[in-house]
Amino acid sequence: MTTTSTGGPRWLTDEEQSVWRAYLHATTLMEDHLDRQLQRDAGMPHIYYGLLVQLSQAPRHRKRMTELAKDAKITRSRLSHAVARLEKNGWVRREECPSDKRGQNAVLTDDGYEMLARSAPGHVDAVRHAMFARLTPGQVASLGEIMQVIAAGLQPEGADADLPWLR
Amino acid sequence: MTTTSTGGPRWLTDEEQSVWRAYLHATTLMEDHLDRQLQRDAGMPHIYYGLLVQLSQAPRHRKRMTELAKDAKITRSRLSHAVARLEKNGWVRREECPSDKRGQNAVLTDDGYEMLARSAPGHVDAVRHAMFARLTPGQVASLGEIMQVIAAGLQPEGADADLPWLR
DNA sequence: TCTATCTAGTTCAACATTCAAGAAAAGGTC
DNA sequence: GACCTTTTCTTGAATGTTGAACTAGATAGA
Repeated sequence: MTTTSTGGPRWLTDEEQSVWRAYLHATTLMEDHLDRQLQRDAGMPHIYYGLLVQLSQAPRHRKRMTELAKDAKITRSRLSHAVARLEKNGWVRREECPSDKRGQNAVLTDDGYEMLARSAPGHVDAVRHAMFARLTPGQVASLGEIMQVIAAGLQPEGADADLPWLR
Repeated sequence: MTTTSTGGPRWLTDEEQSVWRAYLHATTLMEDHLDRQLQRDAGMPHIYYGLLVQLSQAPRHRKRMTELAKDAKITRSRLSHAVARLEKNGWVRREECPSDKRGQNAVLTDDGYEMLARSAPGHVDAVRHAMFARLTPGQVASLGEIMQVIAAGLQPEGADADLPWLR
């Protein structure tokens, strides 16, 4: 059963189906694995950890809420809840934005930074063990290109502008 | 090939970091995209849709709960809640297992099958458009191999038994 | 200025997920 | 059979996510 190029619904080829299953399978297991690793070692889910990482890399360890949400690929609503929780943990605090009274900065606290420094090595180990230690250098390069392409195609804005051959 | 950290923390190379970011980025966007597509067109999240697909492919459209959970890579608890919801929608029903009185079969109803048949073409389109339409045949093959390796490495138990070359 | 519109961020309610605890049946051993 | 362990599945509470509605401040045009 392969694709029919004319008329009715087009299905995936056998190979595509198998690749899709492997993709779902691997990404599900990976996310579960890292969520558990971080819940155990850092007391928060993977995405929350990612927020702290973003802040730690930002100038002065702070970022506007909307920008942080955009960079972390989550909604502003979800970010509001997440920051509220991280604030309760003492790892982040909110700060009013001087230039725009509507705005808030999320700021990584010293405690937050320490926590990150403590848990980063374990997390990096987990990532390397689950992914990079198992792939050849060629596969790593390949994976990078493939993920770039996929991400570009799903980007909210004007992404198709970069991919005219899909029109 | 196992990694044992010798001495201080080992970090990722610049290339690995970039690949990892692209991976997170792409997989997050993909999952969000499909979740929204299916919520809109089928009234349920991606994982629930996957459960119905599994049932549709099983003999007599039914499967033991534990087996279904294993195949879908979710906990039994999560599956219990999910099936309860799908049951409320009329797409699945539970049935006692004749051979094991502890057991339950999840059974795809006719309504469930119809719903699946209705929404499958759109979902396949979404997958193809987001992934396969953007990759070369070589990249598709590559992605398949890479995801197999990653999944195998994260498989709960004894998965490595099938993959001696990873030891 | 007055008004309409847009943007930043939060809140609420409905829903989904997790983890720990539990009930019930099956299996193993004496 | 009696006992202990394991397996199967469910439940409930705590937590996280979603989408829509909302407030307050910014912006643009007459």
